[in-house]
Amino acid sequence: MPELPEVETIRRGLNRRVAGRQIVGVVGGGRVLRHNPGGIADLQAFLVQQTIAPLQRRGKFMWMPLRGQDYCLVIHLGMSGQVIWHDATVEDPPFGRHERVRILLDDGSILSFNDQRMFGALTISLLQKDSLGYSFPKIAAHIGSDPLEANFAPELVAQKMCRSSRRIKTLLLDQQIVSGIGNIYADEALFRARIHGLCRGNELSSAQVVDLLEQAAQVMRESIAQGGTSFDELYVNAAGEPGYFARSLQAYGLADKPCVNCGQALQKVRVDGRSHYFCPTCQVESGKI
DNA sequence: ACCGGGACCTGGAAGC
DNA sequence: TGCTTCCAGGTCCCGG
Repeated sequence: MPELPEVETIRRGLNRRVAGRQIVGVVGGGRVLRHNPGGIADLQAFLVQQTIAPLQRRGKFMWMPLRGQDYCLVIHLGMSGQVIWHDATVEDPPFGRHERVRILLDDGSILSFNDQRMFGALTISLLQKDSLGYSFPKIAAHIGSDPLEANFAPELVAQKMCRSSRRIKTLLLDQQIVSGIGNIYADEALFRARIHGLCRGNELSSAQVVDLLEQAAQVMRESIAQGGTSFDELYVNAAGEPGYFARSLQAYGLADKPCVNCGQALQKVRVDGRSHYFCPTCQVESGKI
């Protein structure tokens, strides 16, 4: 489900509601805590009585720093994770079908982590500084910067991609090279840049890949402005509401629909195991129009 | 070091 | 109707 725009939408919604609040309890458990050696006891030990600092994000990773501490709670939503904030009520609502962990706050409100498929994770991690002095969770240190970061360097990323024999779509999805892009925004960026996902990195010019990365940044900015992409109930924001960017998609999920540029029917193929939607006229496989 | 494929999960939709 | 198969917004680990 969630790619950069969806994670960013959730982060913004959470910050309005929970930054500055104190954590008074943590309950739940299961597979989403698999990276914590002590399970729920770790979260309780590290979170209870701490004060929430503004949440941060890089790519699809989001983390909650605690005021004055050198560790944080890393939140990764996987395919189906949700973080939903519930206002204070007289009685706590019953656990939902896919609710895994619940964080109780000092004003009686609740942060609830839901995950149907359990690819998501909540993990306590140390914070460490990168070469520029920015603080990142240790467990997310391996991912590359994302296209909406101020210090994102498209030329460097393009250089790396142009040296590879892998499919350009697979390179876009490689979080170590550039983070935040998932299957939806990869297809939208390739469509806008008129590059077929089956092209090899080393078949493309640096200028083409720099443009592709700018298209990715642009489509994700537009999506954030619409609250992200919802196809179903799997993606909702911190208030439990859907996003509206699905109506603006021009490629993803639109097999047999006419291309907005040329009218040709869009097609669907597999690229390294993921579906890829493309226009057979506008996006040529060799990368040379 | 790089690259591709399978594994990890649940549940909804499509096919027989 | 009911069973089976396929598919899904993401990552991680393995063998070649």
